[in-house]
Amino acid sequence: MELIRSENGIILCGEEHFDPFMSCECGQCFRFEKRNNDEYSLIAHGRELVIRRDPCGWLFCGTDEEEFRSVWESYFDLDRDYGAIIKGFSGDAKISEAAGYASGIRIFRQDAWETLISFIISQNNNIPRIKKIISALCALLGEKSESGIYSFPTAESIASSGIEGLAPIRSGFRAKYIIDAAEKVLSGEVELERIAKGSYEDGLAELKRIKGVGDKVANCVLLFGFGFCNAFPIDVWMKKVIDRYYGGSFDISSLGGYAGIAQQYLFYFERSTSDGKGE
DNA sequence: TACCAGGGCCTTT
DNA sequence: AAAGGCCATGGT
Repeated sequence: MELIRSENGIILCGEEHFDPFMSCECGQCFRFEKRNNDEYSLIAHGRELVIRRDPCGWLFCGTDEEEFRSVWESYFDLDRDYGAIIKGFSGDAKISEAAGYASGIRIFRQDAWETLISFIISQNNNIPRIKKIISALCALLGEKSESGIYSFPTAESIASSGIEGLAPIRSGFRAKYIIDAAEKVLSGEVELERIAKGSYEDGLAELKRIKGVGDKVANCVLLFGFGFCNAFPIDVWMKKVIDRYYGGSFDISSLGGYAGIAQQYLFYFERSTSDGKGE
């Protein structure tokens, strides 16, 4: 990985398995905006990062090498050898095909609390609306920074707003689930720090104690918010993949603990190539 | 095991 | 312009 200083920020060159735009569009995060084909803005760590496509690689505007090394390198999971992981999938032709198509995806190391609420909001919902509701939630209950960015609201602020306080974000039937998550995290009944240190199985069981959190949402939170790379969320798209290419059942045990990364490749590949139609 | 729960995006008419 | 399908689901 090579970092080059530029007048606008810092340029990352020669990173084969990294496309931040593809990584945003693969459905793992929701606080981003596509400005045009060559520019995205992304909110994470309480700040806005503008990313531009560059002839050499990717330009991260308004940041320097020190901030990039200490904040963004780990956020974008740049320390992990995705090339080696993809090689490990070589025994599975479908995953290898999907990985070839979607090899720019990296799993962002997102905040666990934000990921939990975001994927509760995602249930039975479409991505433009998920983004809108999260944005409204941050504007309603987050704190505005000097640069005008709203933080993701704390469990305390959501719990104290109450279900009627959430009405303006128009999250529908999910509001009661958001409140339940906030109350359980606030009281310590569900402890995110404990999940981070514990096993995948314990984390799954703990997250599912929250109303509105089932297998699918819990696995998304474990994968995207806690970095459990073996978490394997199965949604309508993955059901389709499993039915169509794997005869209705799927065994993750041969994926070397990286089932979640394989899932991202399959999910993105299927969504991008199927057009939503039958075959 | 069906069916229901906000709401709005998006495609089709 | 209006209609209807659909949506990174889970509870009952």
